[in-house]
Amino acid sequence: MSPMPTESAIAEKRQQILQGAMEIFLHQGYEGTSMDRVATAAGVSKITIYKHFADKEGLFTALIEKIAEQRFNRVLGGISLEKEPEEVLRHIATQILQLIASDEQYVAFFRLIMGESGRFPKLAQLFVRALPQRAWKVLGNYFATHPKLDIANPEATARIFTGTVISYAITQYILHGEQIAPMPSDVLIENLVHLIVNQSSR
Amino acid sequence: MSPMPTESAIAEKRQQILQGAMEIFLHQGYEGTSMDRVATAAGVSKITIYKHFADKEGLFTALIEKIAEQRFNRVLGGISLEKEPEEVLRHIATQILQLIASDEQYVAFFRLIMGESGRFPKLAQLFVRALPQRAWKVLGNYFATHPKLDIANPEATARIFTGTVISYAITQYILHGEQIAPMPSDVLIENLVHLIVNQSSR
DNA sequence: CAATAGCTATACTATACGGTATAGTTCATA
DNA sequence: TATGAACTATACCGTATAGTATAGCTATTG
Repeated sequence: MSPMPTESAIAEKRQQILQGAMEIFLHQGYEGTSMDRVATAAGVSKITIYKHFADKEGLFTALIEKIAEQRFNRVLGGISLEKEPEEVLRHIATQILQLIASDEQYVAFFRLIMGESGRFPKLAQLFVRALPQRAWKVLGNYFATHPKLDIANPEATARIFTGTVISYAITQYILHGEQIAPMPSDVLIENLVHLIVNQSSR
Repeated sequence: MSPMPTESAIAEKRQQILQGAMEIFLHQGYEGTSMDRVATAAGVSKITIYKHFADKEGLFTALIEKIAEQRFNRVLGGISLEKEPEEVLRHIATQILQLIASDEQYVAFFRLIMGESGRFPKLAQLFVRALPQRAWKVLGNYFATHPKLDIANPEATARIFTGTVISYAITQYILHGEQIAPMPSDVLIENLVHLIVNQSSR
């Protein structure tokens, strides 16, 4: 009968294609990526790509979905909220910035999502749900419930915290502002944490 | 002798080309833009573009330089720092967000700069100098010198303020987060301003 | 071993690209 | 009025693109 290859074998080919696609799309953008280069990078025949994905757009969409899912787990995955608020917040901010600064693919992914957000609004929203929105929820809940904190508006404060950190990463690492507008990350973090923890209760 | 066209006539053609280039580059990206479409949009023969600009990259560079220069003057141009700090800061934040929310070209420009910052790092830095860096200086100076404010680190606080505002604009308008993660801008601004103005002096 | 799903290699189609060449047009100036 | 710089329209070159067609290879399964 049908010599069915194991399902996992099919899934592996799919992952292999996505791995090759990532190398090219991340650094060349959507329009700058050719399916031939993806095929070569993946070590796969071009026609095999079209067996697994409908077209270039389908491959791109699947790639972004995969990255958005897997990348987030590293950011808030192993965060502990046990210690003093000051230390918890400092640790989260430091963690995020170190992750971005040390991972060129992370930076490339941000560039891609922002640059293509006009033509792929759905993917941009997928990204918002996968990363910032989850961070806002975790932080907002932390701000709202921690007994030592007296935060007027936890949700807004969560946006201020993450917004400050992400904007710093954008100007310094994505837009290459490190050399022309330097500012040590720990100085920024220290001031941000102090501002939130010592918030006067109106 | 030489029937020299007025210099302004040459400059006008140049502006006409840049105007056409803007329509296409802003919405199609660098790789997605063809010189034929630019020529059509500008109402100009393709060869005329190559008389004014060396190549596609030269045209793109000139376009970004022009936009970076002219766009900034609107943001901090007519800001008055006379009233109470609370009102000044609220006004600045509101102004920035309204400008971005109401101007689709502004959003497209952000997308373009971010998306191409990997391949055009110089242009990204030009943008950093033209916009965020100027804002940091103006705000940092304001925080440092205003008698009613007691800000521990004016530069870091300036980054917190602008970072919060810009990140909000990015998630809401650039990444289409408005529908999926709503938050009224004035709620965020009110909390941000309160946090900075009522900063406890350690 | 024989059947077959999934693969590779290669060539192909139709279109589009960046950039140039050519020939002719417009129009202010001397 | 004649000169010449700057323009337009159009065709062209070489290359690259998304996607398909064809023919043959590989390895699992009954």
